[in-house]
Amino acid sequence: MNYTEMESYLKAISDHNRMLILKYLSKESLCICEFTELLDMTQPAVSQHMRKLKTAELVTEEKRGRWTIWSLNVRHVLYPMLIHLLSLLPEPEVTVESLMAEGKKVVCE
Amino acid sequence: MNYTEMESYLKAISDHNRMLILKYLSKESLCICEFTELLDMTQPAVSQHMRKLKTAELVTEEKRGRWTIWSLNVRHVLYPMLIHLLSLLPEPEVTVESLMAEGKKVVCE
DNA sequence: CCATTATATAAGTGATTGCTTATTTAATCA
DNA sequence: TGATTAAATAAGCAATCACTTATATAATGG
Repeated sequence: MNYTEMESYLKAISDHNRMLILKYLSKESLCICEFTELLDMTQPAVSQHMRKLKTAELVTEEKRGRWTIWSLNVRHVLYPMLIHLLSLLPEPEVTVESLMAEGKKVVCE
Repeated sequence: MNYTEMESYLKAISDHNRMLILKYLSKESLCICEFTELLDMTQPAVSQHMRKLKTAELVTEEKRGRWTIWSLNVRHVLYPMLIHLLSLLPEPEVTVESLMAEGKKVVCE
C-alpha cells in the first residue's frame, strides 16, 4: 500500500457523516433511502458520500431492483483496523428501530 | 472518543506529506529544519503541518534552545494503530543519511 | 548590542470539500 | 403505457485545504 492509496483511504473515512455511515454498516447492510432518514440528509448528499466510500473501496454495492444495498467491504486490507476504529465510537442515537418506533418509513418497500 | 475527535485525528493523518512526517518520526525525533530538507518543503509549510499534527495530539514538541524537537505522542490512544498504519507504508527514499551523504546540512547546529 | 538562525504567524491564492437544488436515469407497478 | 420511486449526476457555492511570500518572534553567538 503506497502513500497515495493510504491517503485516499483515510480521506474517505475522515468525515463525520461517513464515519456514521460506516458505523451503521458495521451492524447491517443498508440502502441510501435508509441513510437519508438515519442521517437526516438529502438523497444526493448521501449518494455522493457512498460514491466516495466506494471509490476508496471501503464499501460494496449490490443492486436489488430499485434499491442499492450497501455493505462494508470485508475484503479490504484495512477492514480489521476499520472495525477497531468504529468500535471506539459511540452508538448513534438514531437507529432503524428508533425511527420505526416514531412511525417513520425507514425500510425500503 | 467521539466522532469529532476521531474526525480531526484522521484528517490530520490524511495527507501525503504529514504521513511522511509521521513515518520519519516513527524512526527518530526530528526538528523542522530537518523536515524542510527531507520533504523538500518550505519552512512555513512544514511548520503549519506540525501545528496540525500537534492540534490533533499526534505529536509532541520539546523546545531546545533555537530548535524544536518533534516526537510521536506515544501516549495517544490511537498510537498503536498509527504505528500499524505507518508500518504498511514504504520507507521514504530520502533519509537523513542519504542527505548527509550528498553533503547537505541536515543536522541542526 | 547586533547579526544570524530557527520557528511561528499572517495574508493571499488556487484547488478541493460537502453541501444545495435541479435534472436525469432506471426500475417497478397500476 | 404512464406515474411513481430510488438513485445518480450536474452545476453552483461557501468553507476549508495546502501551499506561497512576507514578516514577526525568539534564541544564540560574535
